[in-house]
Amino acid sequence: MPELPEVETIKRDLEKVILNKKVIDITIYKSKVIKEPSLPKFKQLLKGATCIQVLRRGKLLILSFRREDGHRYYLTIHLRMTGQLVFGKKDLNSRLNLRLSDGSFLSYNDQRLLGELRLVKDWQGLDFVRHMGPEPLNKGFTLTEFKKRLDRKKAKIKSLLLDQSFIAGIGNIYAAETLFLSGINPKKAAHRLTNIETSRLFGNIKKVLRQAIIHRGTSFSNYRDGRGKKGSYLQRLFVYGRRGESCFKCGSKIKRISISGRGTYFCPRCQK
DNA sequence: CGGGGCTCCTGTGCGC
DNA sequence: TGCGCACAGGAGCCCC
Repeated sequence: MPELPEVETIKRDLEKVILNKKVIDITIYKSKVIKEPSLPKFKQLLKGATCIQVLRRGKLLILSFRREDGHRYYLTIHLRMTGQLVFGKKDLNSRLNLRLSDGSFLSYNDQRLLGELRLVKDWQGLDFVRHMGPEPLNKGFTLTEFKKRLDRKKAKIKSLLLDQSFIAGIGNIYAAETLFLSGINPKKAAHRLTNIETSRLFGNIKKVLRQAIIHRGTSFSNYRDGRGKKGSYLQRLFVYGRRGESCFKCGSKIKRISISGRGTYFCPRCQK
């Protein structure tokens, strides 16, 4: 479900409302979502801890907690396809509820139960994080570096954009949109991209992600922000989910093919 | 190295 | 109406 813009929106929403609040009580309805540590340990470590920071790396959301004994723990949340993290009232559909010191609740919802929560001392040491590629909106993500890494890859460009170890935070929607805006066929081998295509793609990745953050993300089905509301970038999609409909630029029919097992939408005329 | 298929889950929408 | 199938913002694994 959520890609970088959606997770960033949730991060910004939450840091306005949960900082300096203490976890009073934890109710777990589906223990499956907690990957580590064990249930009792998870509750014991989190209870009484104060949230002091909200972070994001790629699609991973990280809540930093300080315990009364001074120890720092990080609650990492990967929402996968249908995870939601909503602040407010108690949510009866949730998989986990945190009751906070002001009487409010932070609810983790997840229809498909594919999400993963961890409470760890070192979130940067998690394998998934250690192998993660650059943050596309950081200064360190440069065209030179991007091109150099693309040139080494023979994989289809669409597969590569979805590969979190190549670049962090892009998912199925924004991969489709950035390729459309750059006029690149999703099946094209990465190392065959021309200099022009590479620089267009580089620019569009930044542009699309920034715009999507401004519009608070894309709610195609399940995604909700930190307040439980939908994002509005859906209205700005050019190709994702538009199979059989007309291309907004040339009028051709949008096609859907499968790449890396994921639905891939593109305009056969605009993306050669 | 790259890619296809399958898995973890629940839910929705479609064609017959 | 009911059933079966395809598909869904993700990602790890095995196998070729």
